[in-house]
Amino acid sequence: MKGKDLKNDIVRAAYKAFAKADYKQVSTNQIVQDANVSKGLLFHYFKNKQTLYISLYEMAWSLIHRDIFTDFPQANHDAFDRLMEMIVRKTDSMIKHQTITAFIKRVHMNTMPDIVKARTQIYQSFQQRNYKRVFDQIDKSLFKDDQHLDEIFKVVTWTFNKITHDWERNHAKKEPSDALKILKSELEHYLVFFKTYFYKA
Amino acid sequence: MKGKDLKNDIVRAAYKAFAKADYKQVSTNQIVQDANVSKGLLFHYFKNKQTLYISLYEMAWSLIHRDIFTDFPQANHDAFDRLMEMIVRKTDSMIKHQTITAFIKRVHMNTMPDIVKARTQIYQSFQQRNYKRVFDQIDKSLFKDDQHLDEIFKVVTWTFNKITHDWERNHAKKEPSDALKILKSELEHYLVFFKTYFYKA
Amino acid sequence: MKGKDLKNDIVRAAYKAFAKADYKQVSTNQIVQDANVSKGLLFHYFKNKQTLYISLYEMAWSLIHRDIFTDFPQANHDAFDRLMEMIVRKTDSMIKHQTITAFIKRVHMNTMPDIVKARTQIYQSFQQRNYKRVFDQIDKSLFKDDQHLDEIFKVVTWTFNKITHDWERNHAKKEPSDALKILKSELEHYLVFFKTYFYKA
Amino acid sequence: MKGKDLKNDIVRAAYKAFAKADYKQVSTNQIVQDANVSKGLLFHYFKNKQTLYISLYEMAWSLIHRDIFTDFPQANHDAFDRLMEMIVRKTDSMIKHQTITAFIKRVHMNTMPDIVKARTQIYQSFQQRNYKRVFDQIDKSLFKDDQHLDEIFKVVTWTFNKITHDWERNHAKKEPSDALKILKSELEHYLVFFKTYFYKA
DNA sequence: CATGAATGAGAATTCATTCAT
DNA sequence: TATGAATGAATTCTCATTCAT
Repeated sequence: MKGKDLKNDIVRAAYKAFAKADYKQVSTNQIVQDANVSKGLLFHYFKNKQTLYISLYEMAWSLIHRDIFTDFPQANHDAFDRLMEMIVRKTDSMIKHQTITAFIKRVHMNTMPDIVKARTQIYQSFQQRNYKRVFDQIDKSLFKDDQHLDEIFKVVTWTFNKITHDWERNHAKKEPSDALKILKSELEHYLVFFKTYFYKA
Repeated sequence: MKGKDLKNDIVRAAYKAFAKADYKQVSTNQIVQDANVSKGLLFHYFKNKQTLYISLYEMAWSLIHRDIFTDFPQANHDAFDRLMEMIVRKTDSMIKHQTITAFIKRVHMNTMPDIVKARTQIYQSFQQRNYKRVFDQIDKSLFKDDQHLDEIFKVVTWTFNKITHDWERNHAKKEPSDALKILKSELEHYLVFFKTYFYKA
Repeated sequence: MKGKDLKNDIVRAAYKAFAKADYKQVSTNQIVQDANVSKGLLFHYFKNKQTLYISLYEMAWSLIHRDIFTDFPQANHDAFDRLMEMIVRKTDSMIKHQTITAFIKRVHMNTMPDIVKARTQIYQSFQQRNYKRVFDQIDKSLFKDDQHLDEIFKVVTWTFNKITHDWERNHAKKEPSDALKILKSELEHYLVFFKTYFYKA
Repeated sequence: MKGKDLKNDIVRAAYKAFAKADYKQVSTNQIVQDANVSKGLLFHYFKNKQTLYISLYEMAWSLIHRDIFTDFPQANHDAFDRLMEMIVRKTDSMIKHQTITAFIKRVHMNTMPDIVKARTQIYQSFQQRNYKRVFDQIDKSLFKDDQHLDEIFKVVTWTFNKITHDWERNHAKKEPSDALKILKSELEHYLVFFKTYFYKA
């Protein structure tokens, strides 16, 4: 029970601290005290404060990624269905992990050059992996023609993201499961719309 | 001869520093060095770092307020015209003072309780003074009826603000004077629309 | 009314401040703010903080000295009577000027070498002038013999001082005029006693 | 090898400094320089300057307490003997630790509210523990009656303290061991006196 | 006399990071 | 792994004193 996983204790305490306050405001002292570990251990596991911060960010997206693609319905090869599924699962995951979501938001507000650089790289890599997996082995025969696939994927992705973003603003305070239903129905509406225009009759 | 206006030098250096980095990142040392004044002088004029920050924020809005209402066309008593004029002038002012605008944006991202409190108070007071002045002695006879004036003002204000906000996102990188023309024409469009519905024929 | 005597304002504010807190705790800023004068003026009248402090101390004893010897009954040439009168008047004066008394006590607790040196010199000079004046032209014929005058004066002085000291501790909280009556009667008791032993029958 | 006991070095240097000058006069810089440790170490062990000061005061009384009650003759259950023994040991301890004694005196002259509060609490707790231990399991059968025990203990305590206090004033400069003999004999005198009146024949 | 802007050394405190154990 | 003592540069803020006007 005691010497279980002190690294995890540090990570948990760090998420908590960095979710509540900005990078600079949080001192490593706070973290180790809250985690109930020694000062040295933090620097044993993480080279320095910045590395800790970046690692946390990376782990955050890893976690969400896992949430999205665990038991992801691979059987369905419909690109639009998959995209929507991905967004819904991602949103669901972020609702579940509130501290981590708050942390991610803070990381995205950070303006320190080194952190911006690292953050951008991680975020883009995460996005790429996401879309690669979503659009992997999709059924291209469903489309009217396969000349504008790239544009179509972009438009659909952007639209879905915009809807999610607006929904977030307006339904943040509602009961999670209800709110998620609303999001689903809103996305579904456009799903039908897109299929009408881009899929074969 | 020597003592030109060192307070101003401090203020300028502080705006510059606080526009580029967050409150915590900026050290008073940087500011006094850039301003080329002694350490003590900053604290002679401003009780402490926080007071400096808040004062800067207050002065920022004061400046913009002055820009808006200097030679403001008071002769025109049309509420919608005035509101649009105010927004255009405010936007113009913020385009002109880029450092100050960047600073304001950073202040609005700050999450430190004391600063949030002070910021909110200053911002609201600025908003109130603005709208009081815009809607002062307007010609109510232009309206179809004066029963829903409050609602009308709110809807129009919100719409104009939303348009400005979206425009900001999309035209930030364009040549300022061109961008402003676009904003004007977009607002004008809705201006006509609102007059059609809310004013007497 | 306005430009009356700013030096006095400084002095008053300084006494107030130095009576409430120790030398180091009191900042010249506090003093000038309370006195409502400029920073420079303090240093115009007093070379530096320490000089101010010492001057205040000197002025304090001057004031008490004046209180003691204004209308002092010079006609009475009895040494013991005069000594008692002096002590009663001094005590009375210190009761009247509470702030100054509190200030003096603080000066006496101060351990800074420079201040100790200056204080000691002033205090001793004040004591000397006091006793010189008290024992000036006294009637030596009243004594049994004039061989041990020095010892006698010392013993009487010490005794009276000790009584006053003890009385101070025990009657500090009583109504001043009542307390003073008690002191007088206690001193009187020893006055009679000393006369019995040291004066001719 | 290096890290012998730097905390102790800090404590020693701090006692030295705070014994020679008042709280405000002493800078943490002086202390760490004299102790030959880094600036940060002081604040590693003591939250801030005030905490250091208060801790030092507490440790001072702890030390004296230990001096008093190490090998304290518990076999003797005579209250008066014990009280006298306690006072002699306390005085002896304070003579031995001159720096600490000087420090304690300075703490007692300090007028800063926070320090006064902390000091009072520590001092009273120390006094209580002292008297509790001195009067623990005393032989009440020695007294003529046990109706006025409380008053008797108080009177005896006060008297002994007064004698010690006066002795301190008058014998401060003598050779310690000689001076202590004088104190002992003075206390012994009153010890006999009290026993005559309060103990059974 | 009177002002208050200007100085700069020095104060307490913070904190990421290192390292011997 | 795990500890926590140790570092020291950096930070905010204070304050007596000077000086041009």
